[in-house]
Amino acid sequence: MNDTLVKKFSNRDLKPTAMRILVLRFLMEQTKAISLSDLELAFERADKSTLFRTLKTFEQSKLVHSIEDGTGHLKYALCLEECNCSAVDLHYHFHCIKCKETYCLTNLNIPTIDLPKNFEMQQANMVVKGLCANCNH
Amino acid sequence: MNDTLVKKFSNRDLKPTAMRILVLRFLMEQTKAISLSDLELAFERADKSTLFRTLKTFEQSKLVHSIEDGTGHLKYALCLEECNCSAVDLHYHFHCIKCKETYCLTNLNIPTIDLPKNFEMQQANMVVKGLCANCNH
DNA sequence: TAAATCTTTGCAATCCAGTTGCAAGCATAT
DNA sequence: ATATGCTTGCAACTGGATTGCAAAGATTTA
Repeated sequence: MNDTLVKKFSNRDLKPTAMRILVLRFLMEQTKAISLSDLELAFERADKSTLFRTLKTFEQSKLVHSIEDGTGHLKYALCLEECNCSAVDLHYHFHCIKCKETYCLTNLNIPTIDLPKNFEMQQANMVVKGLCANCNH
Repeated sequence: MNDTLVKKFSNRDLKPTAMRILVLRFLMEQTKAISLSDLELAFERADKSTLFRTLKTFEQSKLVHSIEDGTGHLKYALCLEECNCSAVDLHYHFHCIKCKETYCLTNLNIPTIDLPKNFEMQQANMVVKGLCANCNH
């Protein structure tokens, strides 16, 4: 197990079980957000519920965040190292309506949004939809 | 059937069937986005699939737009009269994590978002989450 | 007016992602 | 080594979304 992985687990106070190591490594290889079924395909030997719970554990520990991109399937992507999943850590996501892939736009934080009186923002799910570079010819 | 209703249907080239009139009227009474199950509760006599298809028809005709607020249930809300459901018509939504209600923030359009090269925005699903005024004490 | 056609509705069934209960396996602490 | 607790796998369930099909209703055509 390499150093980056070890660090990610210890940073978040998570025990690095075999399954978690595999899943985290897989997540680190992705450039896109993945769904539970993507994970099932990648790990045919592992049980769906285990993968599900692994993702949920990661989410709770703020190792990953989930995105509702409108496909009906939740997708997950690695958080940045310092991420605390609070409002300031939020970024936009992009969902390609052609290839159905979902990308984190981590370079751009979401602005302060002018809410009605006494409304308080804590989280956000921001998904821009359209065509990604690959599909946009 | 009142004038506003008639106009909404004719604007969108939709036949005003009994069911559609009831559903549209119901939607117009709402201050919040509603889910299919909300609609089922409101119209116990009507069949789920009919309500479902009515919503889908309305959505296609741009009479309503759908919102994924993160509850797992799609919600629907009336579009503004001139809405074309294109990028310029998009607005934020607010989902209260306590009372689970979802509001359209129609007073605020979403800004232009700086996308990676060759990415093209067409739609968006923007949901701010937190506490609404009622739940925020 | 009747027949043919198209649309809408209701019922029943299906799909499938997400989720849970339970028991077995594994790791850690006593 | 024994007890305790977390993790995993299996199987089953849940519930929203969706579809096929036939009946009912509306519209057009002859």
